[in-house]
Amino acid sequence: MSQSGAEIRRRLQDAGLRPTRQRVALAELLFAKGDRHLAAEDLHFEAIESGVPVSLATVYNTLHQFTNAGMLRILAVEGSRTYFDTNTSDHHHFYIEEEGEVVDVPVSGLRVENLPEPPEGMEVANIDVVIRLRRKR
Amino acid sequence: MSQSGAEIRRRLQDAGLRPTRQRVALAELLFAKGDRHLAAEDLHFEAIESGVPVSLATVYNTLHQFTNAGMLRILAVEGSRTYFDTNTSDHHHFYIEEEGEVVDVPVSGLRVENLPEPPEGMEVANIDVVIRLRRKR
DNA sequence: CTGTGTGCAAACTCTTTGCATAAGT
DNA sequence: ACTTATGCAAAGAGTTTGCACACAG
Repeated sequence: MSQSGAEIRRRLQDAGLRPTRQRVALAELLFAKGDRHLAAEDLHFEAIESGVPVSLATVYNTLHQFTNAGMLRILAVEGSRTYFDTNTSDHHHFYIEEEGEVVDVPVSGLRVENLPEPPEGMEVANIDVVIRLRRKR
Repeated sequence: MSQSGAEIRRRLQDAGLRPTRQRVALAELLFAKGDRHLAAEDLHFEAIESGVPVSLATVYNTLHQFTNAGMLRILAVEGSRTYFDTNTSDHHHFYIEEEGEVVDVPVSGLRVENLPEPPEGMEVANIDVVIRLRRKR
């Protein structure tokens, strides 16, 4: 799932985004390691850590640009933090409240059956299943 | 599903919450009209509107107390706002992004099949299915 | 009376925005 | 050069907290 710099630059251009230093660097962090779920702050931290001095505001802007371009999906899992998911295809999540951690549900399993009709004039945009976990006592 | 004042007072006491003016009033607003999904601000507005001068802080406190008492559930649907759901039993939701509106999925239908094993030492707390809707084009 | 609840305003967290500077094509 | 992106700091939204006063038991 990892992508070369050139590939990333092309992807950005196809999305109408100029491949700036920051965007390329952030895209590399996001897409180099397979599926990831992270908050803006997490990515900001990683960027700084790996020597790319982006501002947090730019990380937010960039994440939203990527989301609009269909490269990311927003994950509504918890009230305060917004998580971004690098896997834009249909899949579902475990959420561990104590650690604020999101884990993919293995695709093999879970299926949503017997989907009801949406109300008049509406269509399904997507379905999010969040399985909240707690530590066994 | 509507409840008398006395019934509400008893429910609060059973939960270890003193049935104060504000708590009784808020509980009546919450539970008088069947299943509801609302944000703290919505409830605050309704309270003021119906002549109960609670502060927003008290609404938040009260909503969390009710949640801890199992009378409400928190609904993770969208990044910014926290929705509280008066229906604490297992059921799922439509979410209409444009209007920030949450609607119950008729219980009859949808079922989640083939639930995968949670990771080691974890158990399922609950499952939230959010069906995001958009207007048909 | 005693202790818990409430209101207010201030603090906090996460996120967005405005504007001058910097970088991409 | 011309245009779009970035950084910073400040503003915004939603939520939480601390402390003095009010109320329930």
